Amino acid sequence: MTAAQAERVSALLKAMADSVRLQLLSLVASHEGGEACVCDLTEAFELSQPTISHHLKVLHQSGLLERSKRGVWVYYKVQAEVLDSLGKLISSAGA
Amino acid sequence: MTAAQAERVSALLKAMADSVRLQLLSLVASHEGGEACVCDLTEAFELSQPTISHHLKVLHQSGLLERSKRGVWVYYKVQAEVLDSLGKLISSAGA
DNA sequence: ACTAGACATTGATATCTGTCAATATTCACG
DNA sequence: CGTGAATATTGACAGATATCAATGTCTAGT
Repeated sequence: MTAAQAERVSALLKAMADSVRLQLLSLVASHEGGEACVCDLTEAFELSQPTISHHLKVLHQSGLLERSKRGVWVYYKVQAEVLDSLGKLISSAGA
Repeated sequence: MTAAQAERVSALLKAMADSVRLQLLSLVASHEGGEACVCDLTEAFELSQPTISHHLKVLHQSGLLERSKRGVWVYYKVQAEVLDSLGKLISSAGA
């Protein structure tokens, strides 16, 4: 694994390496239609709305969450291929 | 995913979420016999020996690397099952 | 246009983390 | 035993990060 590859993968892992963000990913993935609006997500934590917004931004910028605005609401959706290939990379790393 | 599960998984991800540590894992995994001593690893980076030692400690304490001392040398080995199950968890998270 | 609601941004702060220099520990070998 | 080599620990410091309160930006109704 080259240094450049390690940089790219570690950027993804950094985005996931937070328990709140992991739960956000899980909530979005398991939400109906595979997407959830910020209001759904904010309610699930005892954290301020700006904090949730910050975490969502991190997940979006890393490429793990897709963002789409509909009216006043913003919906986030998991980028399944990114998660899938990352998971496979990790699984195969031990071998 | 419960908060407790998220804590546990994020601890593993935090340990991996560093490009140096990712390269260390990769180097150990691909080294002959699946294990490498610290001296092999230190040479691969332009970082001080205490820094590499610190990263190895993080990987070991998180359960990703197994540690065994033989004489003056310390050998590290990847815990393949941990990596494998973590990878599968991530891959399946998108679905 | 005004207002209310959904979400984002800014600024501040406390904590965490990666790194190094210096020092300690542990072991092999003469 | 004493010396040198391999690795770990400690202490310090700069930069990153999680969080919140306050504020800003859109958008939909009325």
